[in-house]
Amino acid sequence: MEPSAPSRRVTIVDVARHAQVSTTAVSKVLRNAYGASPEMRAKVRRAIDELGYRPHAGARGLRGQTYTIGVMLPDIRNPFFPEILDGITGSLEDTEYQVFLGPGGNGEKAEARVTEAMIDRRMDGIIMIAPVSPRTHLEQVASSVPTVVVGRHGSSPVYDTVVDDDVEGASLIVDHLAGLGHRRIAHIEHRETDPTRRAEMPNARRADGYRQAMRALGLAESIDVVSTSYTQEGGYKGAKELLARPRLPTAVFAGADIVAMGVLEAVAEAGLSVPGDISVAGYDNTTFAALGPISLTSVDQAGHEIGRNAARLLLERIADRRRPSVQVRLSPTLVPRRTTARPPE
Amino acid sequence: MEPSAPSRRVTIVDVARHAQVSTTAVSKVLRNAYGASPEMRAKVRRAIDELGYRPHAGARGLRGQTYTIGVMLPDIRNPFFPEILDGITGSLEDTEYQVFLGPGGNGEKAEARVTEAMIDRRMDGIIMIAPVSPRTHLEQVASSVPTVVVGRHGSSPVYDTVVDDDVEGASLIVDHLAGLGHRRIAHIEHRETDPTRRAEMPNARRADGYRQAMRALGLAESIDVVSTSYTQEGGYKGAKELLARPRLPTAVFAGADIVAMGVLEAVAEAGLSVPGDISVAGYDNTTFAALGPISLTSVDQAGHEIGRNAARLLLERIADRRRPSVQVRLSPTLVPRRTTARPPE
DNA sequence: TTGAAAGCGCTAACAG
DNA sequence: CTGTTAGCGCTTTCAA
Repeated sequence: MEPSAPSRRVTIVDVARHAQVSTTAVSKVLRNAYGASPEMRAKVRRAIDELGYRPHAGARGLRGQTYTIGVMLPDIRNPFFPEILDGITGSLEDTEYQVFLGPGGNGEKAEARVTEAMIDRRMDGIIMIAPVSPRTHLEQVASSVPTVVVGRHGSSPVYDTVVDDDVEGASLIVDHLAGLGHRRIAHIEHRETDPTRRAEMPNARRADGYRQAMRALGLAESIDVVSTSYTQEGGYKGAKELLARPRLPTAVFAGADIVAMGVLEAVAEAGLSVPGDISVAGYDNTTFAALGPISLTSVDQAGHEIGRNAARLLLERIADRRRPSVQVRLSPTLVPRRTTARPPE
Repeated sequence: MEPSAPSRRVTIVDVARHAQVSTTAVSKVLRNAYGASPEMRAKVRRAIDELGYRPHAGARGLRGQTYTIGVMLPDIRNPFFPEILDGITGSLEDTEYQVFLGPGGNGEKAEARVTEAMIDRRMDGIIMIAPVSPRTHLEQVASSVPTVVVGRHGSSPVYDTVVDDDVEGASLIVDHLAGLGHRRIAHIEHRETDPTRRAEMPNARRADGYRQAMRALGLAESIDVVSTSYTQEGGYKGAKELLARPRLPTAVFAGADIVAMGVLEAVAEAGLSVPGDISVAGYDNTTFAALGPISLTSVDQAGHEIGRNAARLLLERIADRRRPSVQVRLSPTLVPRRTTARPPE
C-alpha cells in the first residue's frame, strides 16, 4: 500500500462515461433531483457502486450545498454536551448531512475563529451551543448562514433558538428543598457583569429563578447568593464563604454540578456531613452526578431533546431561509439523589 | 439585518480588482508563495483587509489544500479526549489549519462514515483517536490522506502513531499496590476477542501489563483477571464476581476510571470500605477521579503531549507524504489518591 | 516578477 | 426526460 498515494479519484465524469449518460444525469441522481427516469437512476447508481464513486463535497459546495453542518462547542469538557450532540447526530444520520464539531474553546475570540472557519467552508448550517459571544456576533453569523443557537435565552429575528427553561429548573430545586423543610437555602452563581449576558446566559437565569422561587415561597428574606464561577474552585470558595455566615444555610443550590463538587469538598473539610448537616444540589445532571459515591441531586435538561430540536429547526431553516425565527423552550426535570434530605432538627 | 441574506461574498476577483493586480498575484500572497514583490504583497494585503476578504476553503481545495484537519473522536464522553484535543488545537492555532471533530460514535460503521466524510471534504490530514476499526480500514484511510493514529499500538508503514505505554501504566499500578503490601491484586479488563485488537487496543495492553508486572513481582499465582467491559456496569459486575471469590482480593486494578466507579459501588454494597478493606485503582486520570468524594488512584496519560505530538507528526507528513512512518511512545505517570492504602492486617 | 488562461468537480440554467 | 454549456472561486501552469 502506497503511503497516501495521490491517485486520481473517481469523478462524476468517470461515472457518466461508465454509465453512458451525461454528468448532469449523474448529478441529478446524486441530488435526487427531478428529471431522471427510473432506468437512468438505476444505471447511474450501478455505475456509482461499481466505481466506488463519492462526490467531492467542496466541489459541490462551489455551486450547491456542502452537506455539512457545523456545531460550535465552547467547551468539550462540559459533560452536558454529549447528550445534545447525540440528539443532533441522531436526527441527522438518516440525511445526507454530516456533522462536524468546531472546538470553540477559549471565549469570544475562539468562537469567532471557529464560526468564520465554518463560513469559509460554506457549511450549510451552524448550531452554536451555549455561545458566549456578544449577540451582534451571533447575528452576524446568522445573517450569512442558517443558524440555530442553543442554550441562550432571548430571541433574534435572524436565528432560531432552543433553550431549556433555567428559571423553571432553579425553582424545581428550590421547591424540592423547601418541600424537605429547608428555609435557609443559599445559591452559588456564576458572576456575570455584562448586561446582555445577564439576560441571556443560562447561569444568570438560574440565579433569577432561584430568587423568584424563594420569593414565591415567602422566603425572600432568606435569599443568599454568592457570586463565584462555574468551576469546582468556584464552588469551593463559594461554600467557604457560606460556611462563614453567622447562621449557616441548611441547603446550598449550586448553579452547576461541577460547582456542587467544590461545595461537597468544602463541606467535608468543615467537618459537616451531607445531607445530615447540609443539603447540596447541583444542575445539569452530569455523568458524575449519578456516580455512586457522589449521588448528587440535580436538574436534568432534556439534552437529547434539545439536540433533536436544534437539528430539526436547522433543517427547516436551510429549506426556507426567510421563514420567521422560532424559539423552542423545553422543561427540565428534577433528579433527587442522596445529597438532599430534611434539614437537621 | 436580513435573515441569512445570500449576499455575494467578496471573492479573489474583487480583491484583485481593488488592488489593481491579477488574481494570480492575490493567490500567491494568500499562500505566501514565491513570486510576489514586497510592494505587491503590501498592496494585496491592504485590499484584503479593506474588503474583509476570506478565501473560500472549498474552492481552494479544488486545486490546492483545504487547510482543514479532521479529528475522529470515537466517544465524546470519554473524559480523556479533551486533553489530547487541547494538545492538537494548541499546536495548530498558529497555523492556517482549522481543526474539526468528527463524532465517530458507534463502532466501525460510524468511524467509516466519518472518515469517508473527511476524505470527501478533502481534508488535508486526519487524526484518528483510539479507533476501533480494523487495521485495513485505517490503512485504507491513510493511503488516501495523511493520517496519524493515536492510542493504538502496532505500527503501519502508511500512518504514524502516538501511543501512551499502557504496559508501563499497568505496572505503575501493580507496583504501587504491591509496594503498599498487597499480594492478591485482581484486574478487571475489557473483553477483547479479535486477535488484532488484542494486540493493538490499549485495554488489552493494560491487561498484559498487569500480568507481566505480577509475574515480575513473583505474584504469578495471584493473577486474577475478570473480563467485562469498560463501563460502569462492567466494573460493577466484575467486582461482584471478585467479591464472590473464596479468598477476596485486597486490591482491584480496574482498567479504566469508569470501571473503577462500578467497583466502588459494588464494594460499598457489599458493606466493605475503600481503602480499609479493599484498595481500588483506575486508569486515565479522568476529571471525576480527582473529585473530592471519589479521589481515585489512577494513571495519567500525558494527554496534552499526545495531542501535540499527533499534530506535529501530521504536519510533517502533510509536508512530506512519502517519508517513513514514525511511532511515538509516551510514558504515563501514577497519580496516587485515597482509594489505595495498605491492605488490612 | 507578473498575469492570462486553463481547469479542479460539480450544479444550474437552458435548450432540445 | 435528457444533454450541452457556462460558470462557482480558487490554484496552477506557462508565457511574457
